[in-house]
Amino acid sequence: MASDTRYRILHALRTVLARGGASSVTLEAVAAEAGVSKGGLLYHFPTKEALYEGVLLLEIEDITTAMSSVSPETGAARGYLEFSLPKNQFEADYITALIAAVRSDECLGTHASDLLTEVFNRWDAPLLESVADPVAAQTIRLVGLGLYLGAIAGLPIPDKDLMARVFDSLIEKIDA
Amino acid sequence: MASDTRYRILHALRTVLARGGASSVTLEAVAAEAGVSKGGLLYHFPTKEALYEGVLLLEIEDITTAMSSVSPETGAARGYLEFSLPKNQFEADYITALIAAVRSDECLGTHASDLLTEVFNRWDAPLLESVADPVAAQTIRLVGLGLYLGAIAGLPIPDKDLMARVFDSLIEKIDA
Amino acid sequence: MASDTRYRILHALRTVLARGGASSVTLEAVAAEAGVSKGGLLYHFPTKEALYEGVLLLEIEDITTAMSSVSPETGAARGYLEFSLPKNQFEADYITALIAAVRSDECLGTHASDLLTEVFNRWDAPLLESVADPVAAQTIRLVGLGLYLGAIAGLPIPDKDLMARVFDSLIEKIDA
Amino acid sequence: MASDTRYRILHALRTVLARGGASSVTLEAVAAEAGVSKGGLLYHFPTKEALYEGVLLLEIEDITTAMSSVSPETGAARGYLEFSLPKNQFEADYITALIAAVRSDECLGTHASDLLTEVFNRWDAPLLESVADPVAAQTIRLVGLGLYLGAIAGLPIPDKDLMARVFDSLIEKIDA
DNA sequence: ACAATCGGGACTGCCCGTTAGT
DNA sequence: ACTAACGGGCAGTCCCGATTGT
Repeated sequence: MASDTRYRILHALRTVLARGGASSVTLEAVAAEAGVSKGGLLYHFPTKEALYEGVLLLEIEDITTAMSSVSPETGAARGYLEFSLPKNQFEADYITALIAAVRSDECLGTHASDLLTEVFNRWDAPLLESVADPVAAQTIRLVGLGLYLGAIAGLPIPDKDLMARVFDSLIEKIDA
Repeated sequence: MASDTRYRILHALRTVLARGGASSVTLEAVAAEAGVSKGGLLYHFPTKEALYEGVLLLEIEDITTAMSSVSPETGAARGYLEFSLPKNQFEADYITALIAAVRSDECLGTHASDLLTEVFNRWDAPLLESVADPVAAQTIRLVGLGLYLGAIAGLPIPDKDLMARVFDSLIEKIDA
Repeated sequence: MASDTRYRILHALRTVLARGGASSVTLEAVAAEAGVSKGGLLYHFPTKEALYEGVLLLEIEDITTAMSSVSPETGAARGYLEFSLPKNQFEADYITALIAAVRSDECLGTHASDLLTEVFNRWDAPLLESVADPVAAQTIRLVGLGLYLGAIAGLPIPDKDLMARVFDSLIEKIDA
Repeated sequence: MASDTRYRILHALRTVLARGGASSVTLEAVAAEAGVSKGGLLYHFPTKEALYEGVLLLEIEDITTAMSSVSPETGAARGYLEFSLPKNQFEADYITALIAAVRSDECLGTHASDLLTEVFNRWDAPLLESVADPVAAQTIRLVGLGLYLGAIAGLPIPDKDLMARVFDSLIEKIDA
């Protein structure tokens, strides 16, 4: 299929990003990981920025479907919070590197920044819609973001048990 | 004076970081901003990493004194939260770029990462010490971190009024 | 042709080496001499060391064919000795600079040293094989090396007539 | 004493040369090894070339006294040959690096080259003077040089026993 | 006699994107 | 659709020597 290579390249970017961080992302490295030549890569993505746009678009898709598939009984709030804990080291490294890349690479223009913002918006949206109290909603939103920053800044993820109690206390306040 | 130049260079790095982001940090750019030649810069900081270590060390100092000077009546919790809102655009841009640099520049080794973690630890410490309830403390801590992530990921800082109410509700819970 | 450029680059290195000595060997200088851009050069030889390995490999090839084509009636001993007088100034300068480079450039690792040793081994081999008396063989070998050192250390090449007599006396001893 | 520092610096150069090769010779490295600051070094030797001239002059002195102290019964020829085997690894590395430096460093002009030639001349002189037969003298001279080239090119020094026999056979021819 | 600081310049290696070819 | 080859540019580092102050 035509877009098979395209997908392979995008996946390769994720791998390279997670493995070596933002600065290790070279057209050549991504091409090698994807099993294509640099020319081949540039055929599909004429620019490094286009490449990043590709993954960001994928990311937007992924998070949209992920958030929409939260079971109703779990509740938007709990769904949001649970999503803010990176599933595994790969995801954490990957996202960290992706954000760092978008915010530090001079090749990436405002468009990439906007797409990244959009990712967060898609993540937020269900929460802000379904929780009536804006103070509670905002609090929950910031706690979720905070967990991400922990991963990004390399801070240790807090004790699991404690986090469960934090989540409970936040959600409890909504229902009341 | 001897260390006058050293300080000027460090300050220049901050300026360049805030103005152009992590990728704009060139030894040459920093040297130019500091009014020194590249050779002169490299005399004081033999490596780019050494340069970053310099600012991170400064940052650790700064935050330590800042947190220790929070007036008792404000309370550690409020002090922490208020500190998590960047004072101005310069600070926000600077910190964003600094974190992005530490996490994305291949020249910067683990040492830089550790120093960055130390910065956050110094910021946390008074809060975690003075708030007895661990759930409340952790919640507040994460909200603060979340605000930072907002800045880093380029998300708009939430409405000031709303934030004030979020802060109040969090602190209220402690006193209760 | 594909490897045309590769060869041109290698030849350019020889020229630069002979003309300006080891310290004049710059990627830029070699590229210019070869009529390629520095980027083009680095495509074929990703490192300065790779570049030197290229010439050394060529040198091994050359000396092997040269030594194997010594006519039988000349004899291995005489062939060896005659080969130890640099053919012309270019050759002398080139070899001098090449050895100096291999032994003085920090970029060049042990591999380059080993290849250089191999060059000498290929030069030695026929002599040591065909001369039965080890004392005579070693004497001849060292005289040949000595001539080279003369060139390298910049000593004047001894009188041609005298050299002829030295050669004769050495070879005479074998036949006896 | 005034020239104490001077001597320490010269000795430091020898050490650095032997330890790290020609490319490791930095004004700073030599200064550090000598326990002086770079400024201090440049006070005694205003240029890198002056520094090298210093050691070369020392070398000329050393070899002159060494050759003049050869006991008469040993004979100039044997004295010459025995001197061509480096005493230890340090000497071999040092001389190799020194020659490589003189022949490859662009900072070092013709003067350094001339001094190096002078070193070899002082080494040669007694031999060429005392051996009547020019063919034998030249042969011995070249064998000695060849041994040096072995060290310089990194070739293994031939078997000790074999070398003794080579020496004997050469000297025998003179006495005959 | 020696130390601290700085300026200027050079060199290596990297990396993005273009072009000719298939 | 994909490749090999190449151009141009630039960042990091190093190092020599000059200057300035004891």
